[in-house]
Parts: sequence; structure tokens; C-alpha cells
Amino acid sequence: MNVILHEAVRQELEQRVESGNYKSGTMLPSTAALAREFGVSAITIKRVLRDLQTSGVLRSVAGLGTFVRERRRFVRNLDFSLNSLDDANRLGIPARVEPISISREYILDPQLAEFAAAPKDKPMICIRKAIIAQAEKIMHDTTYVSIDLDDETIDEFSRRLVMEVLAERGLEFTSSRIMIDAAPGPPEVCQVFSLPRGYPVLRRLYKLTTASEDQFVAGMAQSPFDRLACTTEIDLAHRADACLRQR
Amino acid sequence: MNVILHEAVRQELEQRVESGNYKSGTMLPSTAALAREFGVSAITIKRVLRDLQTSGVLRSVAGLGTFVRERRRFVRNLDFSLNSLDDANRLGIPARVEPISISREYILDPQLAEFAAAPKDKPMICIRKAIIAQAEKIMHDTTYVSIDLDDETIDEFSRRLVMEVLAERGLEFTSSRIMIDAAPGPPEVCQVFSLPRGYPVLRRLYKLTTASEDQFVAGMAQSPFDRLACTTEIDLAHRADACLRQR
DNA sequence: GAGTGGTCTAGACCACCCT
DNA sequence: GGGTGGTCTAGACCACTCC
Repeated sequence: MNVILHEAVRQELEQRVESGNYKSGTMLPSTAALAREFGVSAITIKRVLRDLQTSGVLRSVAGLGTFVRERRRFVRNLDFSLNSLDDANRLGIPARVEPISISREYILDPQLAEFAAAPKDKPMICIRKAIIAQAEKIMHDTTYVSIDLDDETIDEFSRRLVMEVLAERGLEFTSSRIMIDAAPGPPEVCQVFSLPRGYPVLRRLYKLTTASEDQFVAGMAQSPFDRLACTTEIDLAHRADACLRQR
Repeated sequence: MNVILHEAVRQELEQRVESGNYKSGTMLPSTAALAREFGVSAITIKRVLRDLQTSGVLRSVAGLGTFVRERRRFVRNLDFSLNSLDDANRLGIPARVEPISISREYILDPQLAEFAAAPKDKPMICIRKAIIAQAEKIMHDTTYVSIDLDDETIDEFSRRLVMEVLAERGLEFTSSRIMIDAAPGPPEVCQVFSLPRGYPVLRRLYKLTTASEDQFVAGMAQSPFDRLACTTEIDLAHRADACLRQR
């Protein structure tokens, strides 16, 4: 037993969720009831519940209650790129896009800006959207495009995947450089997923290469940690030398 | 300006860190001083400071003060596997291993257990260690090995990388299946890195394949989100079909 | 001993949801 | 109206670090 009160309560609640005592999706007793049960103050309970929200165990709705968060995670193979929503649907996973915004701006995220080495001479087309699979939001995507396009094409971005639309317009993508990291969810993303600030998020920064040097397509896909994971395979028999560098 | 007090204070403090007003590594004013400055209660300030710790912006040491967290991140290319500490040293990055524990146990983490499909007939050798690069802990690794080995070999695990030791003993690894995801840092990991619970962590689950079916080597590497990122490249010209599946 | 952050408490008000 | 979580406050005690 831990000496720290909120830690002890936390472990007990986590255990109840894990053991199925509190079942997935169901409502927990109210903070007042828990405070009585554990013999601690209501504010200590509130702190624990808040901590368990940022760990993805619980989910609270003001005025409604606190619930056990449902886990449903998708796994995406990095080697195969998902290029169209039709592909997903063909695989039996109903997927669609929910547009958030289309605007002209520069890359805000400093990590993405450095990774993609974006042109700084003029603002790019910035498409933000949420990707939904099986009625569940699983991804928040921000794509930056610096190519002259007609309004009709830009309009199409809000209904389908950017790569899909551009490929139809004749753009040939040769390769994609990817950086995968984790991060505390930024405000925009947490809002879309109804998550508390700082919720761990899996990010995939990507920079596409086309035949032409001046066609710039890059972006960042962000998913709550319990909604998406990535897989890949490495051939060790013909491996190259080590590669670890700073920054 | 936001109506929520702690959110407004948070944004102001974040801005001061970003603008360099509070410089990296330096100490912030005390909670009492900040409470006076913002005209809010001390407990509100404490909440904000705690939130900014889980977002990786600040770092507090009880009895010492609150500091701006220094960011130093390594980037690891997935296609090239880092097989020995000598490799890293040759690249000009002084790296070493700090053993945490060697024991015999079953895989605890449910996600890793499912991913690796571990044999359940007997407990495996479990090696836990921290990997340090440039005097900074950047990785927490847990490796499970189910191979009969002499004590001398097992002893060697605490000084060098598991793959390195096994390769010298004649094991030939053909490929590595990898799953990358994010997660709130578990207690063991947060303790090693002196991080608050729930700090976003980048995880890499790996399962190695050897010539023999019954040689089981798998594990999980976890890094604080601001210490490590992974890169890779995808060939889009010869891409296979889409691959997105649930769980 | 003085200063720091970490923990815990009691009590209050608000916005929200459901009936 | 009665229940819920979210916010904010004042005040207290402790463990820790540094001088």
C-alpha cells in the first residue's frame, strides 16, 4: 500500500477497471460517493479522476458522469499506404472524412516546419480534417500543399483524401519520408476528439516526393494513443549500418 | 483571453517559455510569487504548473524549484538497426547501458503479450535497462528472451545490448516485426526518467525472427516523447494495397 | 531556518444534463 | 430540481534542499 493517498486511490480504481469490476463504457459512482467510500475528501477524488482521464482510463462529461473509456484501436501498416477511402471500405472498414477547415497559412508546428523544410515565399493551402473509421474518429490530419490548383480541386479536398485527389489530377508520388513520434495532444486536436489537454497522441509527420521539385506536399497526422498504432517489418539480414543522430 | 483562469495562466506561462522570456533550464518564480503576480490563488498556480509538467514544458523538483525543461531529442532511423553501442560511439554519440534488472517472468504488458505471442509454458529471461546517449537517458528497454543460455551470457546482458550479445553467440536474426505507438508512461518508466505519471511516451514493440522457430526474442522500448523520434521512408511507386485493420 | 514544491482538506459556485 | 463534473479559493502540514 502506498503512503500517498491519491496514488492509492488511483491504483484501486485502475484495478477495478482492469478486473472488470467497473465495466467498459459504464458509469462510475459520483465523486461524492467515491469520497465517502474511500474516506477521503472530494477534491482528492477529483484529482484522481482527472489523472485517470489523461491516462485514457476514464472519460468524464460535465453534468453527466464519469465513465470507463472504451478502447478500440486500429493498426496501420506503414509499408502499405492507405490512399483512398474506397480502399478502406473495400476492406470492410467504413471510413469517411470530416472536413475541419481549408485555409492559406504557413506551417505553425515548429517540428513539422523543420522536418518538411517548407517554402517560405508564400502561404500554402492548409487542409485540416478528421478521419473516421467505424463511426469513431481515429485521426486528425493537417496537410500543407504548395501547388497551383483550381478552386474545384481545392473544394474536393474537403470530401476525400488529399493524396487521392492529387493522384487523380495526374500527380505522381514517388516516395514519402516519415517521422513518427509521440506528443501531448495540442488544443485543436484534443478538442476534435473530446480529450483532455495533454492526452498522449501518436504523430506521423510526412513529406511526399513527386517528380517535380517544386510540388510541395507535407503534413501531420495525429491520433489518440488508444485509437491507432503503426506496424512495419525490418529486414535484418541485409541491414545497413547504424543510424542515430541528434535532433 | 480565455474565461477559464488556469487556462489563461497556462497560456501566458507557455508563451513566456516559447518566447524565451523564461529560458531553457532556468528556474521559474515560486508558486507564491506567481500567485501574487497573476492575482490568483496558489493552488491554481500549482495546478497549472502540474499540467505543464505532464506536457513536458516544465520540470519541478520538490524543495528546489520549477524549471523550464530542456529539449534534446534524438532521431532514429527505423530502417537501420542500432545493433551495438560501439556503432553509436563510432558515430560520435557516446552511448552506454544502465542495467535495471534481470529476472525470470512472463510478459506483463497485455499489448506486448498479444503482439509478440509469447510462449506460455515457462517464464522467460527478462532484461530491463536504460539506454543513455550523451549523458541523457533516452530509452527504457524491456527484452524477453526464451532461449537456454549459460549464466555468463545472461550476465553479459547487463552490460551490452541483448541483440549484440546474442549475435556474438551465433544467433542469426533475419527480420524484426515492429509496432509503434504512444502511451502514457507507466510507473516504472516514469520513475527511471524522473517524469510525472502519464507523461507521453513513444513505444516500439519488437519481435525478432531467427532461423529457428523456438528462439523467442521480443521486447518493448519506451522513450519520453521529447527524447526520441523515429524516421523511415516509404516507396510509393511500388506500393502494395492498403492495409488497415482493427486491433 | 527559510524557501521550495507536494499533498490533503473543507467549502463554495457554476454550467451542464436529465427528468 | 436534483444530480453531475469543473473551477476556484483559503489554509494547513509535510519533505526536501540549500545556506
